[in-house]
Amino acid sequence: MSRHTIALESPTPERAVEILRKSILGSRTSIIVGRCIVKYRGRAESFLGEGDRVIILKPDGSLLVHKASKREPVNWNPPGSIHRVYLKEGKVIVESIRRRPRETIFIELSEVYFVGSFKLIDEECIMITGTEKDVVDIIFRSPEVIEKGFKPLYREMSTKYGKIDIFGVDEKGRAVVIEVKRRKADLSSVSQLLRYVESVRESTNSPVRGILVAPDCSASARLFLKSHNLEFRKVMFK
Amino acid sequence: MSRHTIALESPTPERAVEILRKSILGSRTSIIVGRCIVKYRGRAESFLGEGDRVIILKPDGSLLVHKASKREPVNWNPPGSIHRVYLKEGKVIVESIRRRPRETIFIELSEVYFVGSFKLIDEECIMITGTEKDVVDIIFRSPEVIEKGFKPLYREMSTKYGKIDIFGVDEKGRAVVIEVKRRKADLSSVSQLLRYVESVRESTNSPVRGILVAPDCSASARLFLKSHNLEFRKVMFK
DNA sequence: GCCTAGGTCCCGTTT
DNA sequence: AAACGGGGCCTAGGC
Repeated sequence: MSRHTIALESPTPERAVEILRKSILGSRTSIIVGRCIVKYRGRAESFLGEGDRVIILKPDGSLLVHKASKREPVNWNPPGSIHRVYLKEGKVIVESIRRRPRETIFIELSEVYFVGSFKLIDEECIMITGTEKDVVDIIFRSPEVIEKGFKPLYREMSTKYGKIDIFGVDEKGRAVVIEVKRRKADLSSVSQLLRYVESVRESTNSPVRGILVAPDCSASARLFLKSHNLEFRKVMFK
Repeated sequence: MSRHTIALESPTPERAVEILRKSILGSRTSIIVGRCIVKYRGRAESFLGEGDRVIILKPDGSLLVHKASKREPVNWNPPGSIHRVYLKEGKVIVESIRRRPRETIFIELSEVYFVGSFKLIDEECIMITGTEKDVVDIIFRSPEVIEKGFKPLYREMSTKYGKIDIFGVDEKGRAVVIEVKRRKADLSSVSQLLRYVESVRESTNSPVRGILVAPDCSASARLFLKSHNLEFRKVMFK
């Protein structure tokens, strides 16, 4: 039983359990489509009444329960969880346990429409551009997008109250704290910047400027910036 | 072709396209397991080289591309996106377009190991307990968990700089701003509280207290609280 | 292990 | 539509 693909429509509960157990043992990805209830207990607690869902068990210990809508799984366990599949009163049970924090998922399937087991070969990892890091790179390569004479010195500089995206000095040698956002900045972006500026001010008597860099900024965030004499610099990164 | 379950191992590209198109038209949930590359362009941009993945197309327009590891899809489009499936040079192509913001996913399948189409019936929605709202409820029902004489007045009270979880008054009639966290509070929790306290102070000359309520608090968050004369109240909600 | 912060965050709610 | 904040957020990177 080492075929890369095993797929079975309307399996008996016994057969479903057999396939799923071998799938888990064999580090394969399992897919179940069926009618089920789901109980969760851990950081929070939830109950999901009977309905049709797609369940995915990954070889890294992730568990996903998807409804027919939304991007998010309705229930899940992250990588590292332990999966168990067994029969109880003629029904297929899927259990997933995570330790630290302890969280348990209990799935009771009243019907299994489909069960599949797949050996997925995938060495590739995703390449992403357009993240905050890319914006920071741009600023280090072309500091003039902030202003003439700006000199970036450190990135991810640790302070008492968090890490500064970019720390540098302006034309006049004043300290400059920059918080970068890849999308429209909001109140929490300003709060962040304010926290870092304060942190730097606690350790010096010299003036410290704070600049929020983003493609846009909400109205209330702008007001909040002004009330603390912080600045906004629009930087589009395309 | 209105069976609730359609499942096919190693379909020809033509047959896969046929099944998927009918699945989309019929508001069914589609599952593809196959070898593919994925290109994404939108708020950011990404490329994923050839590998085996699980692709889910939901009738609400969600698209998920899952690798064999992690809880998160490697690529996705949220509900409301439009899916198209077609043949190109003998390969199955799955395209998903979202407008506002415009985002496109392009999936080229070099091999299809499995294709399934399912009519999922699901009227149930999840019941969750142990959320922040539950903690706020506890405080409104038993204000003494904050302190003797505390009177909660409003929840989600809007201010210039955001919404206060709980606004109330203490035994001595002083304004009290409470920020509630259902898990360990961190620096950003304190930033939030500070922002709301400031906002209230801007509109009064009377003293304003700020209390962070959480099951725990990080060391640096505690320091940050102290530096602004804000308070921490441990509340477990179990 | 904890802490910090980003994310193509998603998502619900309110304005 | 924008804005605001929660989430069982998840995930990566430091320490």
